[in-house]
Amino acid sequence: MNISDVSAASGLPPKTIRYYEEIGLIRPARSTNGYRDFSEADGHKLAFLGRARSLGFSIEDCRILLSLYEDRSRASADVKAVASEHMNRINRKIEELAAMRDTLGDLVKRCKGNDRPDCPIIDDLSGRRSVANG
Amino acid sequence: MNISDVSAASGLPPKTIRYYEEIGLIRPARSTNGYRDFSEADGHKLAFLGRARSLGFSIEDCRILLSLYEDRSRASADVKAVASEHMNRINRKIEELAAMRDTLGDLVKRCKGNDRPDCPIIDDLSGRRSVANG
DNA sequence: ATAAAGCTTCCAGCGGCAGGAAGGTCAACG
DNA sequence: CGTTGACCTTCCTGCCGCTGGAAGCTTTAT
Repeated sequence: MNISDVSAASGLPPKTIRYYEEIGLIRPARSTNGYRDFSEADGHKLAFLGRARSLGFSIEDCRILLSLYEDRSRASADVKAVASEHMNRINRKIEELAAMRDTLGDLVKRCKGNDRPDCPIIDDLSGRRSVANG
Repeated sequence: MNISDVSAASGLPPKTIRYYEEIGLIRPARSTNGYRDFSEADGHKLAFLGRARSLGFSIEDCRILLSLYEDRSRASADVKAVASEHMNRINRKIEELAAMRDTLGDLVKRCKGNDRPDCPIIDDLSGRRSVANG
């Protein structure tokens, strides 16, 4: 399998696949012409990586998950630990973003959005903070 | 005002303040010894930037907001447009993260987390997807 | 006089790729 | 057999928004 084949199969761009090799996530064989020669197992790993990345796992998480994927004597507790920690990070991020959204939503709602210059958004950003309707 | 003074006043690290000058967000004066000499207005701009960044606005958004902040004949509609668009991006991001969290939460819940290798998380990532309790 | 603190510039690196240049290789067509 | 064009390779740069560190100046305190 050439890179474009495994790219189509995994959904990952060739650039990404080369990058994953560069950082040691995969180690595809080489043909005599120097082309990468991907095995089925490489394809599976790449699909695994694509899925893990789409769930927001970092590359370092992926490295761990991939090693657990390949370790037939793994403990599911180890997998669960990585996933749980990642989920906690996501939840923290969501809360952070939700707080921003709430503040922004309040400011946007209070801004008349007309051709006049007075604006609660600018007031807030410049430190002249006020409460809603205050 | 030296950089450490305005840093303490605005809460932004000196490195960040230098960076903001480098990309043209602020233009502090210079003393004869080459040190940056920050005015009150510079301090206000930096506080403004810090607050805008903490609400998740991109640097380019900040550039626009700063120009609106300084434009006394601005239309609040222009401010509102920037803020609304940013809020929409945040909401999309939240939905994206919430989808990840939901999937992860399901997988984590279904993983026994013991010393055995069988693991719904690994199964999902490797393409052997199954529905909850399936 | 000296040491410490604070300032300056410049360069490198983070994560996770993407874009592009320069060049080798391969399959198809005439 | 030559040529075109698609595909492959490596290498370098850039994105965002800083952060860390080196090397060298100035100022302040002792």
